[in-house]
Amino acid sequence: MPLDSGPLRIGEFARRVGVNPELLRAWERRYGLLQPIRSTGGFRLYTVEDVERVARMRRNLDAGLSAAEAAQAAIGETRPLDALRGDTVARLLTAVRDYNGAGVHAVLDQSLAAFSLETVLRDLILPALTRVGAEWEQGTLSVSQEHFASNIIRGRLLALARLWGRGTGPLALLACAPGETHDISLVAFGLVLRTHGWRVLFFGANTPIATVIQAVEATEPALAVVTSFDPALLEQETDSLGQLAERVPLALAGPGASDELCARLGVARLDGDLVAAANEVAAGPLSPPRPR
Amino acid sequence: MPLDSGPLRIGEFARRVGVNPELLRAWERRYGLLQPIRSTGGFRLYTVEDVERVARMRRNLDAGLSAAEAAQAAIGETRPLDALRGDTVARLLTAVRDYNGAGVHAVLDQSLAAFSLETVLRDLILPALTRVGAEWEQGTLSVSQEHFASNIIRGRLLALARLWGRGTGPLALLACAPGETHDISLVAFGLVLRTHGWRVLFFGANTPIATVIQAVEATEPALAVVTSFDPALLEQETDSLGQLAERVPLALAGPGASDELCARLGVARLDGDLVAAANEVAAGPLSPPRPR
Amino acid sequence: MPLDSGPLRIGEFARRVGVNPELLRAWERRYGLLQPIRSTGGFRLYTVEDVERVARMRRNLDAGLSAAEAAQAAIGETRPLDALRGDTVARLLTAVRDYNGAGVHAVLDQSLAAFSLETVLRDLILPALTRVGAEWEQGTLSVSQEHFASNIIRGRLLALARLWGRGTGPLALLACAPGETHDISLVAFGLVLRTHGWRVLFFGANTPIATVIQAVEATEPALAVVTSFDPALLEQETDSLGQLAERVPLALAGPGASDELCARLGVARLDGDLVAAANEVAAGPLSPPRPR
DNA sequence: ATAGGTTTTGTCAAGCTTTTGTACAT
DNA sequence: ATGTACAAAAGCTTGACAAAACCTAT
Repeated sequence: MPLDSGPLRIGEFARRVGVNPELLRAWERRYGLLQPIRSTGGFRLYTVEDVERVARMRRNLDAGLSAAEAAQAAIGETRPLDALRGDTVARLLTAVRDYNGAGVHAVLDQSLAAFSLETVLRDLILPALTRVGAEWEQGTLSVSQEHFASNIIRGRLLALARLWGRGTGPLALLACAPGETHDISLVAFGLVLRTHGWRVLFFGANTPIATVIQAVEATEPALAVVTSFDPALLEQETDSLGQLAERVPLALAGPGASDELCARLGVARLDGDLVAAANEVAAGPLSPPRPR
Repeated sequence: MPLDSGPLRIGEFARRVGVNPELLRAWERRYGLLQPIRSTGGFRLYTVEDVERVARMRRNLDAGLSAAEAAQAAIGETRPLDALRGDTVARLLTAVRDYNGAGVHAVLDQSLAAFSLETVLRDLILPALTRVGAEWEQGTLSVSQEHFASNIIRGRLLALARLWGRGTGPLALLACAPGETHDISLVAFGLVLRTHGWRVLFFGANTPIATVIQAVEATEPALAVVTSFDPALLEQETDSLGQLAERVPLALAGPGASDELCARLGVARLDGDLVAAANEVAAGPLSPPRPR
Repeated sequence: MPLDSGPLRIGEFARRVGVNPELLRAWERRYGLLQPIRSTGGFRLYTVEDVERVARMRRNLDAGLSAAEAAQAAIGETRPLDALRGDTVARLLTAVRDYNGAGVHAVLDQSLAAFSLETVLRDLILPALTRVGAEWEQGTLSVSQEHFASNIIRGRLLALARLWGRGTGPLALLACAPGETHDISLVAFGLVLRTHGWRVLFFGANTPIATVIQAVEATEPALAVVTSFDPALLEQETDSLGQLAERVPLALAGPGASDELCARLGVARLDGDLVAAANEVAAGPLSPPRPR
């Protein structure tokens, strides 16, 4: 029973996690296990995430780790250089499975420290999202875990996306088709485009094509991109997409964008790897797939 | 199950909810739990909704929440936890004083998550560096602490600077004057310029002007910037700076760049706030200060 | 369940590998079978790799080898790391020559993805820096190209250095001598030390010895390292280096650290290959060169 | 294997502050 | 009804302590 009732003070928190208050304070002081915010009077206020962190701490202790190491592992900070070793995607998924927010952030931090954004997007984040989706279909990952992962990753990417509309480069308009809610890979696409100096106007999930058309008329972008995972969502927008394509170079992306539809509309198609696609876009003009 | 008998006065209300009148008044006064209307004589008049609210309050208390939090939750308001409370610059300096690298990173993480890069540069990083410098002069911070801070911050900023040379925007060449080693504010300048879509070629500390000239000829930038904290370092380069200014729009920056020298060389001057300066640069062409 | 738990202390480690602690210590003392890093308090901290090494030792014993031979074989079986192909250095230099930041990052990304950090440092980054220096002396590379390369590489390495102050291992203080500005190989040294579980406090370029002494008193490190390319810079600090050596185990590094000076001061010397040097340091206590 | 010393870590206590239910005077 | 007072409960920090685990050396 989650019962996410607001912040807890140390007494009740200690009762719930089964660790006495003195020890909680010692763990905080010695290893920085928890960093609870304080009430105005100075009382510690714990959150639900802290409950899980303490649970991890206890599991680690049971596994025989010293308290210092157990805390380190519970916080989610392994040695930074481990980012270069082993299966990082798996580490990310493990953290997701444990609802270990700090762990997810740590994996992302370490990866971004070790590799360039493009590499992290291509080799970690996009594959991880794919696997999250696959595991969700298999039922080995719950919807709440999928949401948990999406929200953290989206937040990180959007933080990097600050001010991506500023500047003088060519402008790209990015939108998910109406009904489509998966916007993260579109953010990734925008970020790579940004590293090439493009400006980005991002509409995100579930955007009516009419809205995009309006924006096109107001901003005269060099490119508009509409993504969808589901072919049907694009199919039923054929008409409005056609109108859009009359006004701006258009590209469709995502598994829902079929070669057939793109050829019919006479627009480009960005396939599979959106990072590579962004680099292509930046390199030069796109052409629609050949009709067969 | 009491059916809704009209408004109740505090005595009967207290009896029904099982909380004594004094406590009800305290909860009202301290946490605003209830806001009963008053009779003409000033008596509190409670409604059925208030019964439920008190019931929620009691459930929350039983669940172990503090009275303050229990009331908050019963009312249904959730306060957002402010991400950056207190004096962030002070927190940063404290971490520096303790050689607490994780602490410095944590402050930077939180700030970058909550605010735009520009804001963090202008209101946290540059002021912090200034204060580090000031405290070093006063002797309240050692050089080793200054080095410690500089290296962490430089690392963070250079990490953000990945790929800032890519794209199609105008190119800026950034260098510290020969002998000058303070390169962090120059990195900050470059980062802001990058948010405007410029490309940046960064040479950092202690760069001979002659080789900047070489680079200018190889890359044809739209702007070159040379910074120095010490006027003498620029003064003794007057000749080579003159040659540089013949080949590229040049700006001098930092406390070492005097109006007088800039006027003499006929180059622009970027004063004080390098974040603002970068925004100006991005906005339009610069002109040298008026000679007096 | 592998549960990539962090470092284990001897008790839990012994339980897992099925060899009692006394015997583990004897194998370490007599045959150098394991070289666990130590906590600040001196406790042995074992890693997962050590588990495998002990397993090999036991297999060898079961096969009838003597303990000494079994240990020898267990140690020697570790596979050598693949070397980076020589032309990677050339690719890096080409990107530098073209001021192609994306190219430099791409080479680094690919190398870090394919090889261990240690290998990349030893076989790519340090050789590349050496060649950059050499070409600069020959005049085939300009100082601006050298600065360009240094700043990108420094940024990448400092990003990896994130959180290298965190943990339970012994602490190393790293500084360049006053006047010395080449800090990249010192960062590399710190990173390798970190892979062995050490904590690192990094002061970087041009650090007065007096403030290193202050920091030593504040943080009580297990080792301090001062580097210089120029013998004169160390020579003129003989006195303060002597004072430093009284307070902490000290090592001098870089081409400027002569055997003669180290012997005179009674401190260790880290020669040529800083990656190898870091591995030595991690393996055990250092001793000063013999005076001749 | 044992002896004698050190480090790590869970627990506790002293002295002080904040929070909160209750009581009392106006 | 209001405002103030007060004391018990719960929390905070600092410092200390002892058992368990670990160290070196014999």
